Amino acid sequence: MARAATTSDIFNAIAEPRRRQILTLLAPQERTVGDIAIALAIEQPSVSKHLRVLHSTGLVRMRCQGREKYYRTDADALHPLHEWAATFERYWSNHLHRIKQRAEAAAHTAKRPSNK
Amino acid sequence: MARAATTSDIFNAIAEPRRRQILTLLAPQERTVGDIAIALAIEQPSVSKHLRVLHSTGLVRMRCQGREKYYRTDADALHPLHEWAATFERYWSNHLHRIKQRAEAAAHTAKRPSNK
DNA sequence: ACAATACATTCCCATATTAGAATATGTCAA
DNA sequence: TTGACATATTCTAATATGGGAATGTATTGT
Repeated sequence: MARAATTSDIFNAIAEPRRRQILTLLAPQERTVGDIAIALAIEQPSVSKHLRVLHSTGLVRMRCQGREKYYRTDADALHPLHEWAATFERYWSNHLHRIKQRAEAAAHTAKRPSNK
Repeated sequence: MARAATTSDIFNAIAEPRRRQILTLLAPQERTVGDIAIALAIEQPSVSKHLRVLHSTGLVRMRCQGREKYYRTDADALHPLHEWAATFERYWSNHLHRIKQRAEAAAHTAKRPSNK
């Protein structure tokens, strides 16, 4: 069996550096395909192909206006990725995070002191 | 050109569902290869191959003990992924996150009131 | 209608992949 | 030493890929 299709899930979709660039570029504002190609110095057909993958996984949205198409990142679609990564936060060695974690645990305990 | 090598970066490494499973399994505790194979119902050679990718990207660490090898997730290696995903937090539509964001911005402003 | 513009798609190709089977390597135990 | 056990590697086959070039399609302007 080969690798899973990029269109199957966001983890595969963001495995490609170009696509991560595109997502970053399209997060704050929508852009046309041509704009993206110029901004990232990628051939237009290549941009279209990456956008296809991103669109099929719901990572970008598209709006037609005449012969131009405006794409924009749908950041909500990255939520699952963020959550998956967050499940490992508790195992980070970084002290600040461990402190934050303890503080949150303490706050949680304080809220239900008799919950043995 | 084909897709980038899985060994090149963590984004490619975690694109494979099996490897995400392994990372999740090995986050709280180390396990031997055989344990992993049984726990996830994967053939042993397959586990070894996935571990090779994970190890080469620094996502797991290995400890030899006799003929057994204990692997464990190195959660710190997932930090870059978490950070990348976090850059999109400000674009989430979720209200709770937006509120938190505004609160943090306000706190930041309060700390330096004259910093025009 | 026709040319120009903006995107999308198709074809080809070199390459990286995953699973499975078989095999190799290394370590322990009798 | 020899066999059993734990893991790693090699080989094969099927498949998905991304870039480049060429082409298709839709929309605009004259």
